[in-house]
Amino acid sequence: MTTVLLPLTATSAACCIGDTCAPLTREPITPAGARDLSTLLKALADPMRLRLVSMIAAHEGGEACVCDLTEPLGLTQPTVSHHLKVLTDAGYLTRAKRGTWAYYTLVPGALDSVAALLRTV
Amino acid sequence: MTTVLLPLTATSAACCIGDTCAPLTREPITPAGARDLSTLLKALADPMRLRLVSMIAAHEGGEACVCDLTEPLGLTQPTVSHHLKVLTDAGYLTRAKRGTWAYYTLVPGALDSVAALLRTV
DNA sequence: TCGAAGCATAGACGCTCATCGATGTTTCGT
DNA sequence: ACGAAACATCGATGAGCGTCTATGCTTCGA
Repeated sequence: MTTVLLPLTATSAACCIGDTCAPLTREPITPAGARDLSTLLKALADPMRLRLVSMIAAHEGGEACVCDLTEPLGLTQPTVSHHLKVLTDAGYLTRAKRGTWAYYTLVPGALDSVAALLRTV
Repeated sequence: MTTVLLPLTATSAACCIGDTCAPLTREPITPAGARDLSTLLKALADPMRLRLVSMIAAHEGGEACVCDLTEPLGLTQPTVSHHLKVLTDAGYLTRAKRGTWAYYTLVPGALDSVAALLRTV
C-alpha cells in the first residue's frame, strides 16, 4: 500500500483563545480521525525511523541516499529501505531517483502538520 | 513499569529563526533521544488511546472515570484500564481515586510538549 | 556486452502488543 | 457483616511489526 496520508489540515484547532481552552467540553475526536492520526503517529513511533528523519534533515542538501543511512544506524540495507518506505507512504519523505541512487528528502511542514494535529486531540 | 516520561523540555528547539531553518545541517537526534520520543509516540499511536485522551478532555470537568469510557469505545473494562495505564505511565494522564471510582485527567501541556519535540526531530 | 553497485521486494522468524475472560482488591450501602 | 459495584491485575491468544537473508531489478562504467 502506498497511500499518502499527509498533508493534513488542522481543522478543529480554533479551540484555544489565550493560553488555555475556555470550554473544555468540545467534541471528542471521531473514530476515523483517531485511526488516521494513529497511522501517522505509528509511522514515527520507532527509534530508527525517528533517527532516519533526523539524519536526512541534517544531511547536506537536506537529502540522503540509502547508502548514507545504513552504516550509521547499524541496520541492513533492506531494513533501511523498509523504514524509508513506511515514512514515504505516511507522507513524511519523498523519493527522487538519480542514477542508481535513491535520494530521500523530508517533506516541508509534514512534522508540523502532525504536531498541529496533536493539539486538536 | 510505571516510569513517567513526561514532561520533557524541547532543548534543541532554537533552530528556526523565521519560518524556515536557515542551516538545515544541525546535528541529528541522539539514539537515546529517539528511543525516548518513540516511547512517547507509541503511547499515542493507537486509535482507542487517542479517543480516550480526547474523550477525557471533552468530558465535563476535564475528567472521566473508567465507567464513562468503556461503553462509547466498545471495549471491555480491562482493556480500557490497560490503555489508561499506558497513557498514565507515559505522562499524558493522571489518576485520582475518589470512592470506588478512578477519575482520569489530562496532564496540562503534555500533548504540547510532544508536539514541540516533534519539530526538533 | 557484461559485471558490479545501489536499491526494492519477498519470505521467514521472533518479539511486541491489543484484546479478552477470569479473578483479586477496594469501597460503599444495607 | 455482607453483597454489590468499580477498578486493577493476570494469563492467554491472535495479529502486527521490526529485522534478517535471499533474490530480483535497474543503472552505470569498463
